[in-house]
Amino acid sequence: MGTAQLTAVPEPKYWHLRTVLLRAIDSEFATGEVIPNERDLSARFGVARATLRQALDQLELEGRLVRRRGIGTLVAAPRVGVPVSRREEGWPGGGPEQSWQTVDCAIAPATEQLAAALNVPVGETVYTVRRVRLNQGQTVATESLHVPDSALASLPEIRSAGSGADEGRAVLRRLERLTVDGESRAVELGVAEADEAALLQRPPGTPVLVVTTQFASGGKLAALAVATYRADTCRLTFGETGLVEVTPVAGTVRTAS
Amino acid sequence: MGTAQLTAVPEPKYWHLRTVLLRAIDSEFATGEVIPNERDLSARFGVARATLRQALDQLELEGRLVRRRGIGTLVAAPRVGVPVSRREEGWPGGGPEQSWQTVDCAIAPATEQLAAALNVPVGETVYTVRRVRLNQGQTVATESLHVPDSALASLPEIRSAGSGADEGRAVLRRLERLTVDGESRAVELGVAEADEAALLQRPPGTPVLVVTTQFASGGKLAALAVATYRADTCRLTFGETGLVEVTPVAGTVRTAS
DNA sequence: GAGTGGTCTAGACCACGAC
DNA sequence: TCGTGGTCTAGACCACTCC
Repeated sequence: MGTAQLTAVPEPKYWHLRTVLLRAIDSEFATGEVIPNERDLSARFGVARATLRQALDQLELEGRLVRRRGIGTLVAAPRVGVPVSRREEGWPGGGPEQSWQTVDCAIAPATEQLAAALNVPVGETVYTVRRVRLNQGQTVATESLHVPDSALASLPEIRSAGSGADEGRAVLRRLERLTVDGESRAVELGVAEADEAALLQRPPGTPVLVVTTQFASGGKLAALAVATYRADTCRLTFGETGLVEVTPVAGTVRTAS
Repeated sequence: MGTAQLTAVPEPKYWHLRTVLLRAIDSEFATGEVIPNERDLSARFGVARATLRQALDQLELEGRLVRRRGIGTLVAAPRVGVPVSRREEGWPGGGPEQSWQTVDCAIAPATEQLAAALNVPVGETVYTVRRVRLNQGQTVATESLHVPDSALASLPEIRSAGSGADEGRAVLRRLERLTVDGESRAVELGVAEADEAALLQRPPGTPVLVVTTQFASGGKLAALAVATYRADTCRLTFGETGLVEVTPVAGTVRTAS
């Protein structure tokens, strides 16, 4: 990484710095490598540390850098593609690989907000199963699956051991029996609250991709899943089966032009 | 908005501030209303302006605030749901409403990156149509649609007026004749580069949701679309038809628990 | 203890919009 | 001209990791 001075340009310094640093990490550093520390870099480029950090913030948001307190700033690995489209990926008992892991389960009457979202009366019993999604040993997402009691009514009861995670697994086993007619999803940007952040092993405020899924069964809403994926490491894929299987396009095409 | 002092807590000041401000804008301000300016707020809470700005940055990332230079900071409208799932939404000539608008078109031999992404030889002619997507009068996305010449070979030629936008429309009209077998999508977080930012009427570095779509026809890749949606104002929806149509869930369910 | 990123301060000046 | 948010500075101290 050179000692280039910043030229006078109309664009903000931090944005120009970002461009220079991006070029440097693309050409001079390998994945996982530690780049020079913030005090060094700010001195080299002749800017305040805060300004340099603004540039690093951008690159971290783009998933190109990872900062670890006490360690340094590393070049991030390319984002991993996480399938979220096919029914098997979200619905219990579907996929061959065990990507979801149950954490716990809460049973509570529906609040006003939750009742409206689930289309059930306020106060109806709702099971909320908390799960985390693992991908190559990494926690990439956490999810709250809300299931109203009425959706489970027609299904045989399954005795649980009573513990939170066991209770959750019992709910999921009952759901496996349910026929899902279809699902509807939405994706938006959010930030991780304290509890989610802890599960994702990230600080609060970490940007996440919030995936809201409505599962329908028998013409009515059977469950609502709100999943938060780490935006820094994940690329959500919505693949259809039976198509050309092209190598997943990295973000490279965007910057090519 | 009160004059509450910050209590001593283990969490960072800016994060606590965010929580306090979020509660305030939820309860005391209407959509589009201007909240007190940054110098006022920082004085009220007894923090430096930079710290207050860190809290506002978070809320802006969550789409709860909009900051306008020279004007002030406004409470943002709820995100609009933008359908991206159904084929009709992305493919030319599909949808009833004219949500896409052609900007221009470039014709150039495929670079190494683009050739790899399109699965064609390096140097093959590729049409790149630039479009913007309007939603309720607002530009919500910009897209580069890359079409290799070979995908158009079997289609009748359509004479264009030669201008950039006209040339682009001619390419799109030819594509309308093409049967699309299916599509495969990926969504990830990115930031707007200078040209995209200009089309989206936002400063460079604005967070965007990057939607990469591969269109297949006749068992091979026919086109590649890279669209960037404003992350602050958009919620991408991937709906299936013929399902229960529930009111779109706002982000409220996340914060309810 | 030394080195790293994370947080916070108290200022300054600039670019933009409204008047 | 004035008030707004946007950028930038030069420091300080803290929390964490490693040796």
